[in-house]
Amino acid sequence: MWKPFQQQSTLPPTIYDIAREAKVGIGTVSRVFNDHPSVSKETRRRVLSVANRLSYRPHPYARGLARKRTNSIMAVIPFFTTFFFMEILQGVQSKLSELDCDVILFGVNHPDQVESSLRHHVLRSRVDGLLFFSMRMPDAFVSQFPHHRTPVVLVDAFHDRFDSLTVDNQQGAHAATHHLISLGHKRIGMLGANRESIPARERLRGFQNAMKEADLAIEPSLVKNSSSPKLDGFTRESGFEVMNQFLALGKEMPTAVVVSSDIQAAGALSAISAAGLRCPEDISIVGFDDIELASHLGLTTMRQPMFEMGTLAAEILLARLEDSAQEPTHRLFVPKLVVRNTSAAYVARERLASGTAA
Amino acid sequence: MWKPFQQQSTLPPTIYDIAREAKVGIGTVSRVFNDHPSVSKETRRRVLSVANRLSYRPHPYARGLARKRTNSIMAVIPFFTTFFFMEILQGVQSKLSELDCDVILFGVNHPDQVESSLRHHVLRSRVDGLLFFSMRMPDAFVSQFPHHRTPVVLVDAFHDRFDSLTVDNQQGAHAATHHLISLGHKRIGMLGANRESIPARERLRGFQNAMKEADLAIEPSLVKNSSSPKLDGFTRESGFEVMNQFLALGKEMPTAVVVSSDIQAAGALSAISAAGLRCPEDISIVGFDDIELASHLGLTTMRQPMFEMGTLAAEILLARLEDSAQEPTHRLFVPKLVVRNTSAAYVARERLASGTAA
DNA sequence: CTGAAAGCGCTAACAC
DNA sequence: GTGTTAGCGCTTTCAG
Repeated sequence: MWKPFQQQSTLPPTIYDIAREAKVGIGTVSRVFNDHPSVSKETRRRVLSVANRLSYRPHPYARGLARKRTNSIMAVIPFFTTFFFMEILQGVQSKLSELDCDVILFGVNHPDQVESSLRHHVLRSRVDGLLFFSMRMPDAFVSQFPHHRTPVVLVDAFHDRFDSLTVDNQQGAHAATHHLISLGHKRIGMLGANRESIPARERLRGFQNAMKEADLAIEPSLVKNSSSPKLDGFTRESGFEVMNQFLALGKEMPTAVVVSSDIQAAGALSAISAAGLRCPEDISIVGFDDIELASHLGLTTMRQPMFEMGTLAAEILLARLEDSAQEPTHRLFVPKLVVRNTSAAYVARERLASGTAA
Repeated sequence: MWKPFQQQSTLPPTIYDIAREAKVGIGTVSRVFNDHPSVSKETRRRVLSVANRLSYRPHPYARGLARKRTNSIMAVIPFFTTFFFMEILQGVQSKLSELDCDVILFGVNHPDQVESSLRHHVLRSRVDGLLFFSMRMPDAFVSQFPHHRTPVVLVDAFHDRFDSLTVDNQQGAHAATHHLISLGHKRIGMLGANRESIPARERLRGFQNAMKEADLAIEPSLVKNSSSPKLDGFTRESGFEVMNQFLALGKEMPTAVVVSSDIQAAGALSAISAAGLRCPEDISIVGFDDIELASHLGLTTMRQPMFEMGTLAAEILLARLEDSAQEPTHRLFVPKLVVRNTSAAYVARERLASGTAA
């Protein structure tokens, strides 16, 4: 079989190769590739041309070694919570790759792994920075490694000593509740997750505020939290279970409920149809998160701009890389309402017609 | 505020530091950390002890430079198809982290990006190997870079010149069909994706084989493919649309249908309920993939062992790293049937009762 | 078994 | 502007 071109089986060209060819010193080549101002236009052109011909690229590791930075960051994400991150990661990566910075994935299956991994990578300047998702920073890490060494930005998590980027759960829940109120609902319930979960608490507060603002009574029986410890109560089962408690109220049940997550809303929806009721007609539901499932369910929910969160996270980290001195910044993203078909205007007669269930 | 321990703000220790402390040469330290046999037990112990005390860790980049390998691989994944990979990636990462190998994420939003990225990273020995997901290898890459240079393993994709790991679509569809047959169904339909899609074709063939083996007739009217070019027809809409065509057959419609993907099955399910029919009672459905949605839908489907695929992919790549000479290996994973509640035994009378729909 | 020395490919400080 | 020279932290001969 004939080969059109010579199979180049030599080692990749180094800065020396291109220096020799271009008849300059390696320093100059280096300067060219670092956009150093003091290189004559002509020289730069020549170097670039040779480099291009040999398809030379600086070796990232050699560069990292010499420059004492790695040009890569690590994303520590909880695998067990899956794919909320996939999208954020997408934003992160797209931003970072523009700057020729690698994203190293570090998925942890159990919070215990976090600490050891942090040690492993961070201690050894394996990465320039860290993106830390949705988990509590281990205290050991916080106290042991002053974050001046390798910058960390927290995504969907908070700590006053680190940059962070979170979603405004309170605002979101407020908007969700407000949506229901503006639809004419008055008996509105809140299906929450665990009391211990910070986001869950914030969402609850948002609900309460919105109700208060609208001068609507918050009936204790219409505010229920998951008691399941699993995943802080953000599970399909907890949604199913708690919704059943609401339905058991019979004619006392809410005409609409704000659910603290889409996954719980999915459970709630099954509970509703299992009880022989229909979703927007008999009771309205609004979720939170806008996970993919939500669109399949036609669930009205609060969407978080994940891609943008990703790019912003990257930007913040980059900024921190430049200037490690500044005070931590804390950014809040406010979720947007996505109206689909689980929320409808309150209609009195419909309720009466089927309020006998459960 | 009193600090219990001196805040260590010195640079991380190098091989020199630990050599000095342990009163040995740097070569010896290096040997210790590379499990080189010729180091006396006592020396090794001493070095290790010092290293431990100073919490020393070899600098991966320096090591990479000297050793001429990076100890990291790159995963090229199509972001636009999302989270089928999340799980596979999980397997990959868990395997690789055991061996202290990093996973660099490279998500591409458009197939065009693939080539440039490949150039960028691979050409410059930025990574030791590549995991390439679900996309066609650009021909330019295949011909230009003999894969002897940096090994590639294809996951959910095929090319005879690279190691690959795919799922046995034909077997899977066969099993799905067989499941329906064993449930007593005879008028079984196939709701496929685009004819151009390889997986879609394989799944169709699996269906055909199973039917043939069971001596059941394949009625042309019961085998329909999506014609939508979008995502090769693996969309919710295509499922909805094609299922409607089946339903329009009235009493001629299939009593069960094999759907070539869960996402299409989701569409099919809505079509069914929109037509006033119920899923296992009036018509059985089995999907393919077992995406998360499937469990929420209670969809009977074919599950691919994604985590294991991930670990296996990692292993294959690792093996290839050791020995680049061998012939490419091609592994086939066979999906397993997950019975949920969209498939039920065929019952003649039920069909008659509601066969008047559409 | 172990120390010394020569790179790996690149950056940066220093001369000219 | 541009060449030269030290390293960056580690691996790997090569002597001993």
